[in-house]
Amino acid sequence: MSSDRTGLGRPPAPAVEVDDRLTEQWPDARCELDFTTPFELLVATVLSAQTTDVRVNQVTPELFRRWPGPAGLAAARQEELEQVLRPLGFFRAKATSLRGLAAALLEEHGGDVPADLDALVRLPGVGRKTANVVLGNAFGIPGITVDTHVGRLARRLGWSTEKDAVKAERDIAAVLPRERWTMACHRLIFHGRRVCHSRKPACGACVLADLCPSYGVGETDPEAAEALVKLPE
DNA sequence: ATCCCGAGGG
DNA sequence: CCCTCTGGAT
Repeated sequence: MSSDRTGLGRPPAPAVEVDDRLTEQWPDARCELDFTTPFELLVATVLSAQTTDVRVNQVTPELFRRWPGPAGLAAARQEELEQVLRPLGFFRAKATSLRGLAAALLEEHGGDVPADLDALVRLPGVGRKTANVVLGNAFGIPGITVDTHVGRLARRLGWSTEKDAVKAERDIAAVLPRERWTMACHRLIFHGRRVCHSRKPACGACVLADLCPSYGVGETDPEAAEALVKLPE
């Protein structure tokens, strides 16, 4: 049938209804990185790769106390920066990356964070995901952040079949109203972390079950109801 | 063992 | 497409 664009045997879940339900279930969904300026969010997001936001929030106060802006960070000593970033993992790469990012901000943007997707992505160490996080959460410009959760849920919901994040972003943009983009991604991430897990999703505890073309597909978590109770935060 | 809201390079 | 960079929590 033509409504089955998912290869899942059922039509895609209606995006606005999905977002409304997730809004109700996760009213506190938001950016969980602590920041006060676009610069701080940019740095925190770069640091968040393969680490929890909680851990990033544990190092950024010290980081921004020692190096409050791009000028200081660009001039930071590598070893000193590495020590502060050590708990995050990838600390050598992240220290190098931050210094390069700070230098590029100074040289190319006078120390300001550009409020523009293409300009952000051109900065070293800034990919599309980071750029969209900064746009959406520091500048209020709608952005779709396709991380591992958003990509997986978009595929399960039948919004996209793409593994490639840029293509998935295009597909999500086609079904979700622009003004919802930023917050809908936070909700999808919350839902992905708590219910729609990568392995054995808790379909039995999912408020989207009746809408989801992937409901019951593959192995699901039999203790779904309990899993929801002991979820973090 | 496996998982964390990734990016750059081969 | 794959691999690497890395540590801490569970």
